[in-house]
Amino acid sequence: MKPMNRSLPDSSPLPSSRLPPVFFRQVETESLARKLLGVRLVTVVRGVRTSGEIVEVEAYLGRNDPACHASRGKTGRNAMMFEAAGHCYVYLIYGIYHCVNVVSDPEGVGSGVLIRAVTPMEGIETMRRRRGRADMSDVARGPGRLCQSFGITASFCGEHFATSQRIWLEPFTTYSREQIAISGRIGISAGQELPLRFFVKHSPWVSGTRR
DNA sequence: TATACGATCACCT
DNA sequence: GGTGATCGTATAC
Repeated sequence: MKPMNRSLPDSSPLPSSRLPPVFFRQVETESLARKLLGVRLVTVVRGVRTSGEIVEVEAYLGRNDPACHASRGKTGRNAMMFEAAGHCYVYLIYGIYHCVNVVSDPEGVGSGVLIRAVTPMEGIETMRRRRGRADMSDVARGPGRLCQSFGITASFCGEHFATSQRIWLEPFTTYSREQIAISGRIGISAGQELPLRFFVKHSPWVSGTRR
């Protein structure tokens, strides 16, 4: 067991650079997915800040997308996907790992963007410690690894990226269409051919390969 | 109540 | 290239 850490949670004002609620209200989920590339994901857990630049995402399109958790309607597990855009939807996968999503549609729809990989920026030693493996190159490559590094667990489900004190998004850089690659989504069976995975071309930090 | 399986990863050959 | 880990949830009985 770790020694108790009773340092105060970060009570500093919200950074002015944080992305506002309107950012999340894109007309298309794919637009939000593209715009999340180059955005900085930040968490503060037990007073420690970790951050990284998002380089890979996937879009999940509600009712009409068989791969989307929301495609068969609202359940206890996926209920957060049906909340308003900007909410944080976290779920447990394979009984072991967590995956984090940005809800992308108005209340009741059930779409979102899965964050699949980031380029580590701040708190790298913390990330490595949380991962329990020394290798820096894998620290935030893949949705499960990234949640582990950033300390994201099921308790983050229901936070809002525009207002949360422990998870948010900040503008960092932007990419043109030419700098973004598109492919099918990874690890799904239905709808895997759909071009809903977006990643930064040539980035060494993106996860698994597929077309 | 029982069972099948998953938006993954690590480790093996 | 393949496979086992591991458990909450959804669905079937």
